[in-house]
Amino acid sequence: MARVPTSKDVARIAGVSQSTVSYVMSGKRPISARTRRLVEDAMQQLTYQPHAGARALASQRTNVVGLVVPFRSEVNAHGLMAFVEEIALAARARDHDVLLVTADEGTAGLQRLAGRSLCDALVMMEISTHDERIPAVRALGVPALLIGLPADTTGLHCVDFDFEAAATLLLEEAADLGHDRVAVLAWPPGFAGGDINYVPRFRGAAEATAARRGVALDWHDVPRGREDVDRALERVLGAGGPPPALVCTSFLSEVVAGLQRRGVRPGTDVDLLALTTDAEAEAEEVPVTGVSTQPRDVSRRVMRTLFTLLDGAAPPGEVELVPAALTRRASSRHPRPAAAAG
Amino acid sequence: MARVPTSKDVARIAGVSQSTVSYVMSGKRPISARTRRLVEDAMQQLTYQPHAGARALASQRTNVVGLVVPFRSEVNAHGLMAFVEEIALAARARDHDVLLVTADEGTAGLQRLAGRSLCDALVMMEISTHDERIPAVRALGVPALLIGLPADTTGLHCVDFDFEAAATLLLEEAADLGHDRVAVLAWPPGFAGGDINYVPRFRGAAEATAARRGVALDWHDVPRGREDVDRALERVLGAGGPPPALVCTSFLSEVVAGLQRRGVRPGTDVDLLALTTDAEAEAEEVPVTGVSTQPRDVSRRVMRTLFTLLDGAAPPGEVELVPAALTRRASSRHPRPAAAAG
DNA sequence: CTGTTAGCGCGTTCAC
DNA sequence: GTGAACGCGCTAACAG
Repeated sequence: MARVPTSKDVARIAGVSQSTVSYVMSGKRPISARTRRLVEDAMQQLTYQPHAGARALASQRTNVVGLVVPFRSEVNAHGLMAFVEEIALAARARDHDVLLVTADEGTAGLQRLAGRSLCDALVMMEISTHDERIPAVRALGVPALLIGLPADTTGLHCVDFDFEAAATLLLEEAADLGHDRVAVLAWPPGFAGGDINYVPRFRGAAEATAARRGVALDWHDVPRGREDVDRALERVLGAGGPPPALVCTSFLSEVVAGLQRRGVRPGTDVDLLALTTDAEAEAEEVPVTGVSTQPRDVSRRVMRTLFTLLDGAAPPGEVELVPAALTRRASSRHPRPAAAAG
Repeated sequence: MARVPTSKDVARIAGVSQSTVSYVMSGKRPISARTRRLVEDAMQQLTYQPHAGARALASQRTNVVGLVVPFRSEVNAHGLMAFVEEIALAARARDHDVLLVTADEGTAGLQRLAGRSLCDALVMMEISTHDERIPAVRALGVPALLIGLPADTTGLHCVDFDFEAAATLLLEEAADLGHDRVAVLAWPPGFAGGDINYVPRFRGAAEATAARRGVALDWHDVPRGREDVDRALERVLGAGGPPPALVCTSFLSEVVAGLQRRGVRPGTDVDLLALTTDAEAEAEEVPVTGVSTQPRDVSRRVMRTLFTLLDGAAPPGEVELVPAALTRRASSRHPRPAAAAG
């Protein structure tokens, strides 16, 4: 294992000074075409790469983004992976890397990343309303981007999906389809620690929209598990008469399977709408109409703001909400244009 | 944002020299109890943490493990997360952190991590038989741990689950249950890029065991999707007569759903065995008998060997296989002790 | 446009 | 048992 080449080696071979090598790399100073070529050739020849530690020490920048991942989350693994991958991609697009921390390290992990100067900024997923890590985050000394909304966002940078808009879209769609009853098959109580505020945000907007459109809203907490789903569906569909529109916020596959067990076909016997990712909606046997929570969009937004901060520019504000959009698929009838316009 | 304290600050407050602070931290030199207390108190008071870059520069050690994650993998997201989490936990247990790289950066990612001295060692998941990254890995300059077996393991460190033992256990179990026919519902052709060698390893051992026990083995490639599963089950179960034992290697949920559609109850109407994780086996409506691929065990083994290497000790050899074990659950009958002993 | 120089914060020799 | 001094590889003033 030969010694790793340094910028001094590059300088020697190119016949320039070490600082010139540095300036060629950073572009912080105009360099003549001839010198640049000399340096670049030398770098190629040595397959030179700058030493990250030395660079961090001198520049006070690590080019690393810390990412706190809630592995134990109840949220589906696919969604998590999508977040993480998209963050990694966005980081690489700006020549940054991603350092992983598990959420169950809690506050200690954040303080280590910041205190040891392991990263320039942090991204934290699955923020709860009264997240115990928030006070630590404020005192951290490195910018932090939160995915989710804590109760008090003062001085923080938060990005989240617009769950209120999502609820409104779903309820409007049900109303446009002529339903006067909507059953929400919702997250189990205590979902994701019970302190995640998108549940009440979604519910509040759903109730407001239902009231405005004059539809009756039935909210059913559906703990996971086959029996729970069957019980909920029995309550919702067992009464006879025309079934209400169904809005499913979680465990979509289980609900679809439950409908199948009852012989109820989405799109034909019942209008099924969901809050889910596009991937999940399209993976079902009958693709499901619904609003996508857009994990990748959220991640991109997070990283855009993160780099805005690192660039020293003004951030877009404390809270950014990623807009919701409804995609119609086969699990529901589609409102006639006239109805949709009304 | 006050300046981050340095070891010089600690030294000044403790009334000792900077090197003493360093030795207190590393333990590489005996320190009197009194001095140690002084230093530790000062560190606490300042909430001092060593600067990672400076430490890496001086010590030639980053205390970071690079992890190459195949986000686009067809392998289920839960398994991936389990690998990653376990690696992160093991790293933390030795005061190391984990730097994430996406597999689709290919060779460039590895060379960056090594060339920039971003990490002390690498872990790569989902190694294929003729993995294009292997040549680069050999020339990397930092130890690399591979999860999976390439064709030529010379000079490498590989850990994988023992898929051959798994196949043997599953076929033995079927034979012990008195079956003379076994149908394997196997990975779709081209699964995970088509160059993953645990498929032929599993198949070879399955065929050998079947031959030895005198049972007929039917191998069915089952691409994902409901129709594919239904077609395979029709081929396997449609002929009438006593059904063969079923061994499922992937897409277990889909297969269980398919059986349900046919009104076939695992454990009663058919013996269903699977190669899967324990979590998945137990998540099914009828818990599934089978061999767990033990992603967490594999990760722990990887990290054990990784730190053995970093400690400069002798590694256990080029290839380590994590042993397979069969767990009986409700999806299959259980062989009588006499039969099991035979 | 380029070279010289002084640190960045820590680990580690060497002298005491 | 402790301290002073140097160097790790790079960046960024400061000269020219």
